[in-house]
Amino acid sequence: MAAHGTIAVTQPRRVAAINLAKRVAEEVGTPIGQKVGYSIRFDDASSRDSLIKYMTDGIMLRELLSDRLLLRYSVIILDEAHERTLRTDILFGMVKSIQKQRQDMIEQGRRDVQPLKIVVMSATLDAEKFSEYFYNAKIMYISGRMYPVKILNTVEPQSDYVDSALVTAFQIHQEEAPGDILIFLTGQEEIENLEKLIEEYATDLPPHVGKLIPCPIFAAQDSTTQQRIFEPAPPGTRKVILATNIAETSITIPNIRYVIDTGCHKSRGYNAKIGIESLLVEPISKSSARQRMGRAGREAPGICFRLYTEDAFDELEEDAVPEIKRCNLESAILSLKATGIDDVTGFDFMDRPPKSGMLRSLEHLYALEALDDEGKLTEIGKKMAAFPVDPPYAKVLLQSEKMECTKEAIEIISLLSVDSIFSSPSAKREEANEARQKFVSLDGDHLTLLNTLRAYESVKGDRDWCRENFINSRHMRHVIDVRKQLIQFCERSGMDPKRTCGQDLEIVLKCFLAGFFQNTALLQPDGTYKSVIGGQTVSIHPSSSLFGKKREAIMYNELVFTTKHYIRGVSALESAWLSQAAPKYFGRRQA
DNA sequence: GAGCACTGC
Repeated sequence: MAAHGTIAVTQPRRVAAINLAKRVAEEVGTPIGQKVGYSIRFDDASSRDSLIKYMTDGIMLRELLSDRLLLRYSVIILDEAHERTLRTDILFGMVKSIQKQRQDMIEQGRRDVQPLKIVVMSATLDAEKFSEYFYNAKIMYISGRMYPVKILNTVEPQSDYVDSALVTAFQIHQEEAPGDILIFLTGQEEIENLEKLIEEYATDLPPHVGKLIPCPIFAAQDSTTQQRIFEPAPPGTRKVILATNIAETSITIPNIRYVIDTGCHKSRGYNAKIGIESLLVEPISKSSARQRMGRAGREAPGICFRLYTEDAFDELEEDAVPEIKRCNLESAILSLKATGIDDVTGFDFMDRPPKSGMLRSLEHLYALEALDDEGKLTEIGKKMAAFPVDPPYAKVLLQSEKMECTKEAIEIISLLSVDSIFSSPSAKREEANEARQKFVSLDGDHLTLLNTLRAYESVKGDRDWCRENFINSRHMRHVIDVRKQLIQFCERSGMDPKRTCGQDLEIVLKCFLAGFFQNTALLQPDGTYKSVIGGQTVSIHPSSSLFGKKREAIMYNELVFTTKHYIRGVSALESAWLSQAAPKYFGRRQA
């Protein structure tokens, strides 16, 4: 260990951790992984001698499980704090408490303990909030480097921002100096609609005006398609990038001089009272609008066209609601409990999550047998917390040992816990659907995914095969990484990851019920499905292999309200299995 | 008949 302890720098995103580490290693003039290192899931380029270690905040939360006082670090820098991700917020409370505990130990005469310095880096305007939380910590202001960006608001509110974006893009193209355009939209469907409209209108441009080329970018695309936005526009032409929020923080696109901000994004929400997640179009915050604007001024002065009025901007919230107040807390609460924090409702949150959400999560963890009647972590809970997957998946893994299907459980969990391996560009929807048919299992998505993984491996992950079969190869490689890691974790906890149920795949579905018995629905006489817990009418998502099918009972991976209550990752069950799966569920609640 | 973005020793 370094004489003064390592400096840790946490980041919400993996790429940021890698890029910062590489840049700093270069400045210091040492190879990456020695004095300057990074650590992210699947890729640890750090050593015990690293003086500075960049890492994702998820990694630091994992490290806390085995080193509760983070003794190997003397300084912890929490970067991008203004984003207020769930993990950053949990870390705030943890490092604050650790700092105090270490100080107490030093005052009691412990010489082997060093004080912990905490640095919070935030691009927010109200640094006071962070300062007050950390015992009135000193604030330092550092100005950023950016070219000026002129802001133009609309005079009237716009009824159809996709249409206004179309008109504005062509206006820029015909009247303004060269430089690409970036339009912020809310999702794939909107992006693909606007792409088509731009292509249609572009054919009507006068001959002396250069082409306007639409370039869509969103997370579900495969990587070769995503790379296209980095190709420069041919001379005399102009690119117009159609992006989701991926371009706000995750991907930096060069040569942008003009930003068109629709003022909206899709936002994950969570109704803690009924325990249902949603994904809905909502107005962005002022800080998000400023972030979008800044994308026009990275290389030269730019212009930001806001498709809403100045009054509308003034009415936006200053910052987005912190994720911790609008998400499912099961995973976070299990982490807290496993780090020795029993009284989670008394935890020193910077912003307190709704009590109803905490109670619901505690109840679910109890139902999964991760907590006992007193709300204490059980042996099962301790094992669950060690797995790098959500609690229901962890429960399935433990159950798979008893049901002798660990191999299949690991594989299906890997497939379900990444973004969809099936890509479906709307222009080739029929083709994509047809390609998928050869993997479809009548039992539903769990076994369909398993079939697809087996087929992928039989061709050794061939890229052309993926393209022909509309399989997202980036997501599929991620599946393989997760599987490898889960195999290691199972071995470490004394399980046999090779244990297989062979052809008797019904067992695997029963095994999944151990974690997902609350995510079940029964067919009604009118042909709809109603959830067993809560009695909510749910619809099978069109991307599911059971879409349009009627089975007596179904289990689902996820329920999200968008235009309907859609369930994804759906498989058929026998209703008799349900009563066997969850004897403890109707037990009493405990904090 | 359709899902924003992240993350896990």
